[in-house]
Amino acid sequence: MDNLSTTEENYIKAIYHLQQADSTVSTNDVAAKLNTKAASVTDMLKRLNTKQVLNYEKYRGFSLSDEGERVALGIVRKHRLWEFFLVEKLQFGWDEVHAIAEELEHITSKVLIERLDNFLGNPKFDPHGDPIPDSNGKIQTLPQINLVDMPIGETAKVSAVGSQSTELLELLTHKKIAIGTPITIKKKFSFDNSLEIETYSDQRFTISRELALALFVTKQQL
Amino acid sequence: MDNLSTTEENYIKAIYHLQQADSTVSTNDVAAKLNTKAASVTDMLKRLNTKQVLNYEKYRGFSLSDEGERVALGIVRKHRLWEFFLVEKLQFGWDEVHAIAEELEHITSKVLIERLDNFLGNPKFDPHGDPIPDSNGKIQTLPQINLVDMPIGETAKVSAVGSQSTELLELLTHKKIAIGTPITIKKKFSFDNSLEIETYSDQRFTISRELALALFVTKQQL
DNA sequence: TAAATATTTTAGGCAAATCTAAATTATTTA
DNA sequence: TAAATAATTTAGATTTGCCTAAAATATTTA
Repeated sequence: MDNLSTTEENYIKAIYHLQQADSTVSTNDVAAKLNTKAASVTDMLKRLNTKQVLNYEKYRGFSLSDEGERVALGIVRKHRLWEFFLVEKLQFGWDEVHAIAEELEHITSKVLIERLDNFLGNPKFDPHGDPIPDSNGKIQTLPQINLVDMPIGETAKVSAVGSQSTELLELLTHKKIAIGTPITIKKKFSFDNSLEIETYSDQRFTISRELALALFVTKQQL
Repeated sequence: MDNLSTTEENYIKAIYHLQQADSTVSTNDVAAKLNTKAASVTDMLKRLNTKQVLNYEKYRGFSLSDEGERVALGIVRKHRLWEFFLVEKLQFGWDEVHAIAEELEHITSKVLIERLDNFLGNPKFDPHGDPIPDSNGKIQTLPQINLVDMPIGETAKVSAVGSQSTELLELLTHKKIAIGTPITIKKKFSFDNSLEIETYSDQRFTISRELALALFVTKQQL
């Protein structure tokens, strides 16, 4: 079941992401996410149900079937690989790539995406730190914690960010922090909950609690 | 007028290419090119006419307006830049890239295509030797001749190929001839019209008339 | 040039994806 | 638990893009 329209794929992806955030997803949730109306969602739920990508009983809710999840992971894989391409090869900022990747993710060629993956060096995480599913849909999850929860003296690498705003990107660019940057907690100030951190040997400075809350770190390899 | 659907863009592109081959284009020509029916073409001609990309009077023919031509050149530019990307960066053979580029050419981002152009080194010709329009729609045309018409002793660079078949690609790959390869005519054999040519200092061999007819060369820089 | 043929257009219909308004079912609250 | 409210679904329309069959126009040929 791979003959899905772009619109059908967008519904599947939306349901997948909503399911990740909260395992019970409503018609209204999907309508809100896709800027459409509940009635349109119901129409599509019926279509996706006949196409076997959904478990759906009217008035009683719905969720992706195994096949639906497989499809969703394929789309997510393409989306994140293209985002990686746009940031790494075409010098886009991470806040600029989402809309473009939304289009590129619907390009159908299977071999294209495998070659792109190789060309990019088989990255495991996209520019926001989100995991890129492999061609079998397997996701590499990292045991990551919020930077504010890291003990003093420990070092870990930035593995994800809590927002994709231009404002955050600007701040991180200025402080030379990116996915993969190693950070050591040097001191915690209880007055304003700011943190003194060290990134590279000579880079030591203070960051606000707001910024620390937006950073997630891991000790695993990226 | 840039809010065009993929389908509308495909019609514009088809009309553009048909116009290049023969300045008078018929409803049936377009239908044949797009694997559709004449009645469907008429429907679309009316739509494109109201969108100002066509000059159309019913029963009396049609052609692209200046705006339509501008749109067509934008699509051709995207198509050929993506083909270049697929061949140069992702190691596709030139006979494999057309279908994928047909999808990629409809990605809308303007800045994407400008960055891709820079990333690829602002190529002027695609992997088949077809010119890539610049962002203003300007095409760099080459004074090129068929290889069989090049005089003995002269050298010129391969600038285009007459077919995009897998068979031709296979032969050229084997003989290490590509777009840009310099060729010198060493001898012409009238018995079978074969040509002895030299590509690089130590590469001298004979090619058939069939192959020579499929190669176009230029003395200009590529 | 009139008839035959070919081309193009119109008429009417269908499927996908969307909408609004109304009806149905589920959930909350008094 | 019954009424009020919220969520979901149905009914009926709209637009895009396509189709077939029939009508209108253009072109060719006898």
